[in-house]
Amino acid sequence: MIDALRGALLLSRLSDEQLERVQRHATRLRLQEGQLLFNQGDPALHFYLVLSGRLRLFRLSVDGAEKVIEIIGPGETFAEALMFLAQARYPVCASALEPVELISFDTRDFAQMLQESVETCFLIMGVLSQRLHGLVQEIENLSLHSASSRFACYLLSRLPPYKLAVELDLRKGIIASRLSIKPETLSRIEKELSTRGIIAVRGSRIHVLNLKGLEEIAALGNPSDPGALVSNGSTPN
Amino acid sequence: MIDALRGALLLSRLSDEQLERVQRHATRLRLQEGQLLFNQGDPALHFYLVLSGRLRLFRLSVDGAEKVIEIIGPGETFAEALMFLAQARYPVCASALEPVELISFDTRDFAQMLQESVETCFLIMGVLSQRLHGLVQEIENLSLHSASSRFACYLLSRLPPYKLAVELDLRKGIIASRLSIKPETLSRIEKELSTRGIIAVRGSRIHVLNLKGLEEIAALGNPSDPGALVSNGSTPN
DNA sequence: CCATCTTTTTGATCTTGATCAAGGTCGACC
DNA sequence: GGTCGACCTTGATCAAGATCAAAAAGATGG
Repeated sequence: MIDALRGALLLSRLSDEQLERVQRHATRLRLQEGQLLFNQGDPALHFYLVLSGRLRLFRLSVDGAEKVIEIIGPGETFAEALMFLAQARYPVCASALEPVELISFDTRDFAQMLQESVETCFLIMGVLSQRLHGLVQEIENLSLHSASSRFACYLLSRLPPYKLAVELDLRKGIIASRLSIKPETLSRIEKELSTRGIIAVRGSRIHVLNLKGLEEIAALGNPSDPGALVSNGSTPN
Repeated sequence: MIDALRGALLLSRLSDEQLERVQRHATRLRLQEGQLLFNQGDPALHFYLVLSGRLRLFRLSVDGAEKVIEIIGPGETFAEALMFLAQARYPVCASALEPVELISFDTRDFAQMLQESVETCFLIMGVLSQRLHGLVQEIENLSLHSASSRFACYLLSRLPPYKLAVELDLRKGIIASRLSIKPETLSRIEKELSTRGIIAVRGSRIHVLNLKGLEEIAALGNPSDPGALVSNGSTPN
């Protein structure tokens, strides 16, 4: 197991001795497809590292509607942030999209050990910071961009470098929820982009025929993020 | 200034010596109403503690639309999370809603000093964790709840304990943007709740006439989320 | 107190995306 | 190979909210 642990970013700065200690309280576990790991509201006693397979983190509303917040894949950790709250409870549900292997860490133990590794604290804070940024971006997407724009963004983000085709290796319904779109609407958007000659849908494989066009759609009311903004120069400090 | 610093949660665990050091690289500054503190995309060299007045953090999209992400008031810090990223840039714009006094900290220096205070690291991680949770909640609100529901939620969250009236001490337009609603729509929602006898609008003061009713609207497709943790320590009941 | 500017409200209309209800498609399994 | 069930697509309709334009209500300053 130590090998698996070495691979995780969050643990990369620990000494052998520390890793050893972490490992003592870590458990390997396995989920079948569809199995729930934890429920929104459960006391957060563990955090996790995914070894193989993917999970989805989602929010449930009272009326049963669900919204996929994040897809977690191999090498990624999740729910670490809760380690630093007193009576933490998971703010989302987690369930396996496919057979999953993961390692579960005891938050108490880990936090204990953390006190001896400021370096690891910094790693964690970096991770949290990025995640924060990601969520802000997401909020902007939801507030300021159309469904098609979000889908276009998604496609672009999944496009392998130098390639013009993506394998959408998730059920459409999951992608839809991730993008806060209804499956029907997602279907129609695909079709529309298709008839406009911007993409070609071949099963779950999507070919981008007109990259410029797709980028344009993605940018409809979208941030071209890298500081393309007019700075009005009056920045104190 | 030291006094002001002592008040900030994030600095509460520092030794006198550390606080002294922090202070040496801290600058007090003042903004007039409407003045921009930093722009989305600017290199994040400082983080801030608000002494008085409020700011709004908002995202700008290319077409100029803006979305208020957060309102920051006295005693709160912001942009600390960026301290832990290599080439961090502010992910939002910050501007003063009214005359503001704040203290600016040098992120480099602070991070340096942080390495000697794991305790403070833990505080920060706790803060980031809560903020993360807040954003997840927000995403759920946007994806799963109606505009009226979000407004009802907002009212409830601003209701002082044991009281049934709120002073909306922000321009309606700002509140609207915060809730991702157009001002016109917000206006209509107020009116509708008014005619339904659920609230009474008297200028910027809103009286809640039917608390149950308001809660019901807030919960339409809403998270049961019993532990609505508001950083502001105002636990109803 | 008036002139002007900004913010808020109101009214009419339009658009996006949701909803509801069938059909299709595909893969798993007998 | 046929049946079942899950998923995806399509069509018709609906509703929430956006947009546009204009009037009303506050502020602000002379």
